[in-house]
Amino acid sequence: MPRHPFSNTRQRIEDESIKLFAARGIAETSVRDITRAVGISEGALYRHFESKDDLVWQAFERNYTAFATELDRLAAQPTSTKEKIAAMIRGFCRAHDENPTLFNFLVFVQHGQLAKLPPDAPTPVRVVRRVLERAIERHELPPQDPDLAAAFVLGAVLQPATFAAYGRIDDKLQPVSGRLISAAWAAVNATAA
Amino acid sequence: MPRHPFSNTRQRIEDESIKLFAARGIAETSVRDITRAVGISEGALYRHFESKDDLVWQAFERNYTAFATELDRLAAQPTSTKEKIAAMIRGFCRAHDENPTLFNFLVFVQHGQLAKLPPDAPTPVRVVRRVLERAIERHELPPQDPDLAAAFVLGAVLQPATFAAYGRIDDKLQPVSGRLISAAWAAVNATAA
Amino acid sequence: MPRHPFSNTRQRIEDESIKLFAARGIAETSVRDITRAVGISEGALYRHFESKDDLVWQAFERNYTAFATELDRLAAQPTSTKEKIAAMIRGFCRAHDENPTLFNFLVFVQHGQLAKLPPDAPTPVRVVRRVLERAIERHELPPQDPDLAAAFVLGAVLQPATFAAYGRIDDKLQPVSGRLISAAWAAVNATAA
Amino acid sequence: MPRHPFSNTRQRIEDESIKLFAARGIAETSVRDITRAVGISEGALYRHFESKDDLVWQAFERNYTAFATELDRLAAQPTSTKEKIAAMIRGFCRAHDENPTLFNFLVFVQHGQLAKLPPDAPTPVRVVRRVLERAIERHELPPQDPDLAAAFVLGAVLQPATFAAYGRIDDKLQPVSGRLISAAWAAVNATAA
DNA sequence: GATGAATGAGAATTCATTCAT
DNA sequence: GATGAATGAATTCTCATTCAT
Repeated sequence: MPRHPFSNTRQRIEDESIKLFAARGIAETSVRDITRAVGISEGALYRHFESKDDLVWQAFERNYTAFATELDRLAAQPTSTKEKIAAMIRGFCRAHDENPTLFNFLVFVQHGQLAKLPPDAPTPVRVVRRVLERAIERHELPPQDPDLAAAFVLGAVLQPATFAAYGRIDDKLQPVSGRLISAAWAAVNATAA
Repeated sequence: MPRHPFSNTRQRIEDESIKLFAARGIAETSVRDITRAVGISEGALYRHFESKDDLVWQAFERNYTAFATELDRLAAQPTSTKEKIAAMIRGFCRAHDENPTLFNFLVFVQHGQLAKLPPDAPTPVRVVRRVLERAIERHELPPQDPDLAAAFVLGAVLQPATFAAYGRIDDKLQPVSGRLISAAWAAVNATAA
Repeated sequence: MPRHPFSNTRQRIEDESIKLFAARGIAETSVRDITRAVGISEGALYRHFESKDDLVWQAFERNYTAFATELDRLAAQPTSTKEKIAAMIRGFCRAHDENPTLFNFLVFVQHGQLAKLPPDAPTPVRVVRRVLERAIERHELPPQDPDLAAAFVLGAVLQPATFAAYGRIDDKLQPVSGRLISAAWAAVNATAA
Repeated sequence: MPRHPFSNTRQRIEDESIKLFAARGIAETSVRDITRAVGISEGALYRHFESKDDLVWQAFERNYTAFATELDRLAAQPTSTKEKIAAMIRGFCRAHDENPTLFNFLVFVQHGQLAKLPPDAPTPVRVVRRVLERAIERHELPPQDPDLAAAFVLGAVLQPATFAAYGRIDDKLQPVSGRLISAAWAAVNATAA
């Protein structure tokens, strides 16, 4: 196996792991599966990661935090609440469409990794919740539980993402991002029946 | 440990399995874990289920179909689209609150079981989709992709269920069912931005 | 041939066992296989046999001894050595054709049962050997090792039986018994090259 | 226990397996028995063989084919039919005496492996049958069923091998190969009574 | 950095046998 | 006599991890 002096083996392990984890689940993917997909020996993986758990964590943490940070950045720019929500939803859609495998791993597959994050780590959920909480405080949205409001916004994008994963809708979300935004916005502006 | 009690060992295995599957995941739960929770030997499980796979399937299929059928029944009674959607969401909330463990297992944990259902089996997703599809055909809802509309309704109830599982909101959904209904109704009535 | 005139369960167990043992082997046949073939519960078998080993032994011993005794009877009647050998080979062929399953079980499948026979028990091998030994003593056959001579006679009938079991020759041996006799007779009368 | 010695673990597994299979049977030999005999852990076996079935097959196939090929080579050299038969029988005897354990495994123990051979694979039975068939066609032997003739030749060597395994005759067959040859030759030249 | 045989714990499953009913 | 759930040991096999080379 020829190698470049700047070995990208570590990254390839992470990439293949995410693919396999997203396709089959973490517990259902063995170290052997991963190393075979990468084309290295089993022992070699431990040169780059302390353990399978460590690999799962590394594959999760950096990408998850990067995504949350990007969302935060997107939410910070617009001034209106509606535009903030729209920007975040577009951020979700772009992340999904650029790498659905990574998106699904981060959002749906990561079993138990969330609990390992430090309590103050930035997460997509917290970013969304924060925006809504402030909008409610400032009466830019009707008074309501900010967590429930966050659930509506996330539901309006994550449930379509699930449907896309199952082939129930088209696998690109960006073309329908406008519809997701209008649904989310309507949901958080509705008042209890 | 009684040998021939009135207790239904099979049901106890199913119940404990669902608890453990919901708490840790299917792959992360061993037959040993299950039989220890039930208080029987490992071999005894195979008197009631052919394999672990069979156990997972049995625990899933009957409950899933029963839930879908109940939803169908609930959706059939009201005449207006809004009331049909409201009835389904209340059905989700009641199912969740009565047995959150079972609900989470059926909706979030069942890895790969969905694919084993016959293609025409009733499922909650299909029930919701059918109601929306008909409403769109009859112009009781704005013209839109019925799958996406179904995603909004499901997102408005499943994302809160997820939040409840994580302790982010109260673990009872029935008290907020009115809010879930108004959010879902608003989402499917909104038009693209 | 029922043992207890009021129940033939025991015999049915033995019959089905022999079928299964001959078809798959003893170790490859479980008590469950047997009881299912008979149509009784697993526990019921132990009402008739102390253990699986006991069942194997009972299925073997009585039939094996009966066959050996019958062979002995057949060999006792004729006066000439050639006719004794012929009678024994015809006995082998008749036993084979009447119940090939039992024949194969007794001769080829019974793993380790032979060793449990008392050292002086009548066996087909001993019957054949005895006839040949006496014939050699009486110079009715060329001088030779009686064991090797017995091997030739047995080989001339058991190897065809093996071929019949594999479908390599017709499954009835009686039509070719004349040929088997002539081969065996020629073999024991040949002198070393 | 050495980790990376020059010793060929794979071969040691195969050798010990054959010994145990020949002594007790395949089903009666556990993977544990084998690995203990070799002095490795159970898991280590699966680095060399995919499964116990695979191990049985590998232990059987190569040796069986090699033996059949050697027999074929031996039968090809002499010109007369009698010498061809003699050469094959001497080949059987040499194979038996060199490694009786392997011989018994290949000929008597291999349960079900024969069926896995490709339909055109060389086998000892086919080699013998072919020689006899041609001899009969060329009138170098009396007209007769070539399969039955093959059974007589094989019976004249395999039944003595069985007797040797049971201690009924000496455990070396080569000293009596002349007698086996004369018996086989006489058997295939005899005519039906 | 890389290899891959080896480990040891544990997974799912089978099976002969027992025993309360 | 018969049942079948239950047992506990054993079986095949998997897997994360280690380590001599």
